[in-house]
Amino acid sequence: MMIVHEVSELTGVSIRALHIYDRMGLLPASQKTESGYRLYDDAALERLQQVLLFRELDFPLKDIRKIIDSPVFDRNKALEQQIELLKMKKEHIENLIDLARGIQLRGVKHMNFDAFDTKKLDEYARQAKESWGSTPEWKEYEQKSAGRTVEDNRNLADRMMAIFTEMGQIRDQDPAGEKAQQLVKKLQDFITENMYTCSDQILSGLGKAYAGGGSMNENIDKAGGEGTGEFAHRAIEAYVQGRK
Amino acid sequence: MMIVHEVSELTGVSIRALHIYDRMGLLPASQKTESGYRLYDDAALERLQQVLLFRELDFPLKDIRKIIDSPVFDRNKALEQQIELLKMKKEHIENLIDLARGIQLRGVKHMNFDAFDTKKLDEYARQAKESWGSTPEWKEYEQKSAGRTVEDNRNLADRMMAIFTEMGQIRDQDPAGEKAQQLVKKLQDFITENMYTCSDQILSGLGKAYAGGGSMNENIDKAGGEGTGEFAHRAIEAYVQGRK
DNA sequence: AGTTGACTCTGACCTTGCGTCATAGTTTAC
DNA sequence: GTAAACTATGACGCAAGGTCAGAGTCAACT
Repeated sequence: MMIVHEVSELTGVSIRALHIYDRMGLLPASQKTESGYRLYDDAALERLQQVLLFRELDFPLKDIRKIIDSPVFDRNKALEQQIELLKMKKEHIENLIDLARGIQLRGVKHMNFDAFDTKKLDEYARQAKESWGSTPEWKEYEQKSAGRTVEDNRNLADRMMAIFTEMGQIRDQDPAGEKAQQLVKKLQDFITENMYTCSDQILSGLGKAYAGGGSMNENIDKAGGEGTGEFAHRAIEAYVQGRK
Repeated sequence: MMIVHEVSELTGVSIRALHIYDRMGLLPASQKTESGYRLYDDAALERLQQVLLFRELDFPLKDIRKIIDSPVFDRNKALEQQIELLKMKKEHIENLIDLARGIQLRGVKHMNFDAFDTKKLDEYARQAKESWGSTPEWKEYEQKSAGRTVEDNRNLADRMMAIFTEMGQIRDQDPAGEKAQQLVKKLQDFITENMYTCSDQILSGLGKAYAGGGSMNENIDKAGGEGTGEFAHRAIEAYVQGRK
């Protein structure tokens, strides 16, 4: 756990910015001390890295939040898009360098403003945003979460984690067993009720993230003990297979 | 002469932005019609190109104005600095691409925020700004021009152009002749009085710009007729040589 | 000449992503 | 136990425009 100063030092993000990211839900502090000090764990740092990549690309913070919190967010797809955008930005800068060199050599006479043109880049960025921000799942989530406070959200997260705690308690048993399957159904219902319609397919996708070694996996293991994410993944697979 | 719409189309700068650049003196319209429509000539477009290069580098507009209006502004030095900064920016983006690729391959585990660090770039930009904004000539100019309105500035420009109009009328005579030399002295005094102490050396530097084919040269030829800039250059050289 | 539609102007207010206090509570270190 | 160095919240400021309203202008067609 790190405090604001340390996070700021490590990442170069100002404390003020961290406050703002916290309040707007873009990067909520993982915890707060009794006296209200913000504490950040590794999962938060991972998230911050994602945020900074999008920020480099001049995405509005609100959109970054939308994207990262999107129920269908896929880190790999995001990275691909980011790399593509970064390449375009690099090309843009190369064009500007050429322009400047041209002026140095041949003077300013034959003017050309093409190098300042960012239409392609903007268009691609718009598409990238849309690909995250306009899925039906997201729209549903947006509706259901409209009017929720930060408190509410933390509450929901807690209730979801409670399910994983239950799973953790039986993680030495059969993932296809009755208890585990009940918990998977409970999870699916919870998501459908509070976030977005969680089809078997989406559930399966979530399962992969639970065991994928990312921040979700960590959080789940923290709630249920080492290996809970992996167990959840297997339980979900069994559940989905059993319903086909 | 182009109107705002055309300039906006050509350069990708919004009309609103052009309004702002005009009002703040960053890019004053070359002329206005009786009804107040802004008109831009080629010199304005050249200036806009400079502005956009600095803007790409995230210089504050106020600073851009300062730099470009600096009495010791040197386009070539500016271009060199701009190219250097663009290269650094390009490197920065390359680092980000590497970071993103690294996450793709090896996951997010070993975090590294170095790629987001912009200290070197910021530092260089600061130095570049300082190299323009803190010459004694500029400070003097700043003092003398404090409190001047846009009107005042246009007025000064007109009075200066009037001197070139006079020069234009004798541009078929000897640049080292008495009349021409009187006009050069008048010019030097005018600059010293209204802008900054114009030493013979600085005057000589200005002379080169008058004949250099840039926007100054154009403006002068417009005021005094084709070849006036060249004539002014020669007259100034004779004047400076004669005083050594 | 009149009208219409596309422009233009100015001015006022809104927005984003912070920086900068001010004020007040907290932790740490001696 | 007190000083120094943090932290939190809140209010305000700022840059660089976007957006909208109200009013004037220009070009073209009828």
